[in-house]
Amino acid sequence: MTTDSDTPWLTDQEQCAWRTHLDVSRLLMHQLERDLQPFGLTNNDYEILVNLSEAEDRRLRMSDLAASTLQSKSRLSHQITRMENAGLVRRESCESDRRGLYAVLTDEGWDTMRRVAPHHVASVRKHFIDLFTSEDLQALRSSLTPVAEHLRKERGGL
Amino acid sequence: MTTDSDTPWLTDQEQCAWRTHLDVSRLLMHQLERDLQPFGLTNNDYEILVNLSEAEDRRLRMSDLAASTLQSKSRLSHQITRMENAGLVRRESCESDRRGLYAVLTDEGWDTMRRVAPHHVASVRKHFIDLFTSEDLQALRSSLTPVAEHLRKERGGL
DNA sequence: CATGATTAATTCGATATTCAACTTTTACGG
DNA sequence: CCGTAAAAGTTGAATATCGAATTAATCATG
Repeated sequence: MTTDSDTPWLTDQEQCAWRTHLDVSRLLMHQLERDLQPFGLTNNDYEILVNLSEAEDRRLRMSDLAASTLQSKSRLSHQITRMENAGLVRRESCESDRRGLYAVLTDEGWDTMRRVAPHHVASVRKHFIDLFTSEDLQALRSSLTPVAEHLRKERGGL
Repeated sequence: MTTDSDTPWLTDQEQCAWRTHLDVSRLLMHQLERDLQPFGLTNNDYEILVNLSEAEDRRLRMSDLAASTLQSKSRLSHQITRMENAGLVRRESCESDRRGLYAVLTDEGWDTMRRVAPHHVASVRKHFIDLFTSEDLQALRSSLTPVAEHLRKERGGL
């Protein structure tokens, strides 16, 4: 059994680190979202654009895109439908596996990406990257990497 | 004007730190959510419970609760309605300011909190805190704190 | 002490997310 | 090969979120 006195409560230090991490994540997402708003994009839209624009032939299978953006298949499907209606991507069927579909970046999607990316990078710098010394950023990266790995293992199949 | 070559793109190091931070935030929230599921609570529910249970008389004004959980008033209002239906909190009117309402933890809410908290702390430890050395955690806290401050200023009034 | 501006909170409609059910195609085991 | 299981993706209904409009009470000041 787990009694109260057994529980290894967080120390003040730990509590503070934890809450700060939470606050930063949330506030940062809100801020980035606000900075993208003038371009008519959400964070989710933008992330899809990034993934597709970095991919071979600017296209990815729905499943792969879902995996790399850490979304459910259902959510991605709706998301792509919206972006398709907005003219940013289109679906293309896959020859080698007739169950499959590609999400493909349209020319308009590509142009949007090239136009918005500099502003988004500026936003990420202003509200995150440039607020660290390069040593601190390096330390952040190296201490966070094992956490990411742990969490990826933990979830296994979505 | 902002041409492409002007843009201070992220270096590989920066890119990696940034994406790792993003992944950790998202994966961690999903994981905590999963760990709370057996108790019938969401992360949002739990955070409300924490805030109320730490507050004077286990009650907070709606506005204060919205501010401390970084939610919009609208969202909080819905959230509290749901938790009220679940019997975890109740609304009480405020004598000193008849516009205002308190969200108050019910006995059931308090019991739920005491029962769930040990498991949640364990989850936070397992998937986050205990994956750092105490020096790394300290470094994390101290480098993230200014970022949180910056972001809080930036948003000003929700 | 009236009235115009603020503040507290909710409501409503539009949009987004989740979860389970479903369709189609491919993979596997005997 | 046949049948069943697994995988890719979509759909629809239920739920959650967002932002603007709304209501009601307080503040501020001329």
